Amino acid sequence: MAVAALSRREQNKHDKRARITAAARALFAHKGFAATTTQEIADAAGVAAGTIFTYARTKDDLLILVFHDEMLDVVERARTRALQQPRLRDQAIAFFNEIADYHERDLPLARALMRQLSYVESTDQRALVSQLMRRLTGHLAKLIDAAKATGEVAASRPLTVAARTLFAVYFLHLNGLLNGYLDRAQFERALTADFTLVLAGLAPARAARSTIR
Amino acid sequence: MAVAALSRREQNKHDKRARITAAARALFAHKGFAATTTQEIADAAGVAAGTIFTYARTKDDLLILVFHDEMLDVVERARTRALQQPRLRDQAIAFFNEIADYHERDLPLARALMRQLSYVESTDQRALVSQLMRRLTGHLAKLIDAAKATGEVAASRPLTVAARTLFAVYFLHLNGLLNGYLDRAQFERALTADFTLVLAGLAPARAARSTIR
DNA sequence: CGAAAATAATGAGCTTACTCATTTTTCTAT
DNA sequence: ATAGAAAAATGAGTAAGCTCATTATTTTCG
Repeated sequence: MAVAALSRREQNKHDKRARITAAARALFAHKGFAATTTQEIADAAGVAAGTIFTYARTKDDLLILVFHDEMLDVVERARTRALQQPRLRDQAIAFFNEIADYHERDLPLARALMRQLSYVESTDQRALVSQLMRRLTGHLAKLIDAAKATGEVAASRPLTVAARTLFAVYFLHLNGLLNGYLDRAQFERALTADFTLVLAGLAPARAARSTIR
Repeated sequence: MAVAALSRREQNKHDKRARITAAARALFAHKGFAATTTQEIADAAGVAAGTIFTYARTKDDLLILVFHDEMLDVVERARTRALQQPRLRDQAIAFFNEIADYHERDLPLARALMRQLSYVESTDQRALVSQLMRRLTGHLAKLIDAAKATGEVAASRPLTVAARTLFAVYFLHLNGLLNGYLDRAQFERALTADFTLVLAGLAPARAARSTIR
């Protein structure tokens, strides 16, 4: 189990972090993020109120802790779902729809998470978010790369730029969905239209070489 | 001026709102958003602490009030600056660089604003943000439309989709800039690369190369 | 005008995220 | 094993955003 390598102190910290994260997750799901107090989380985790803040600098930090692992799973599911589509555009749409499905299951929580992504406070937090982003755009890049084999995308096109741009489109529209500017149908229509435009820029033998860097 | 039509009550409300907004703006600029208390704003505006919350549901709401007008000006400046460039891609880059310049003058405030844009709470707030968005993407759409005349963009391409996609790219990278994922140089490189891709999707089928000098 | 209704302002008080001086636990070295 | 150092946990205290019952102002209408 490789646990023998952990000192007692490290073991305690690990356990306590797990208890706090589990308690926070359960309470957020049950009564919502805003309505959950840090005191309640501390009680449920069996620690003192102040201890919470040695594991998360702010209450918002807890969101990142709670969702990091869960999100990694969601991204994997999204990839699986994407691969069921033959064409790149539909793959990308399926990919983000899976993630949107996940967020729609608990809108207030998704909104809180979204806000947190827009206001990163600590280096730890930035590292966790970065890891998620890399995982996500990495999957997208792989899908785009595979589409080069089918001739759907020109071989010369840069993967990271394209993946990033698709993510940018998704990010904006997710914001719209979560903040009530778009309903789900509008979200999907916007995603489709914008992805079509972006992928047009990737297509072979159309836009000539306009020096993509 | 149509001021005669205002009742005493409406006049009072208008004045008070103006005082509160001005006080908030000055204090935010002087000591930062987080360090400014609502009590200080109330004192500076000459109203009671509770009165603030009849004009803004939350402290965050004040940000939207404060920045709405200011942002409209910034967008106009951005348009002027964009028009100094001959090519659409450079126009779009200049446009958003002007806005980024504005945000960089007060990063903490920009960060607070960004967070607020990701967590819209009231209908009023949504209306103000929507108006800003429409103004901004409207200008972009006009630039794209003008590029149709020069043959840089195919006449058949939809304006709103393209404008929206450019904004999405900007929005993501501004987030990166404000949250420390990107420095300004990386921000501009990312913007350039992604815009190039998006605009490749707008180019006419054949003559793309020849229209780019 | 004057009274009643409608709207706005007030500020003491509450809630809760977060701090920090103190205490407890764990590690290290002799 | 024990003392001393280092790290972690504690929880009472603090601060600040926000609420809401009360008071003040403005409008409406007989």
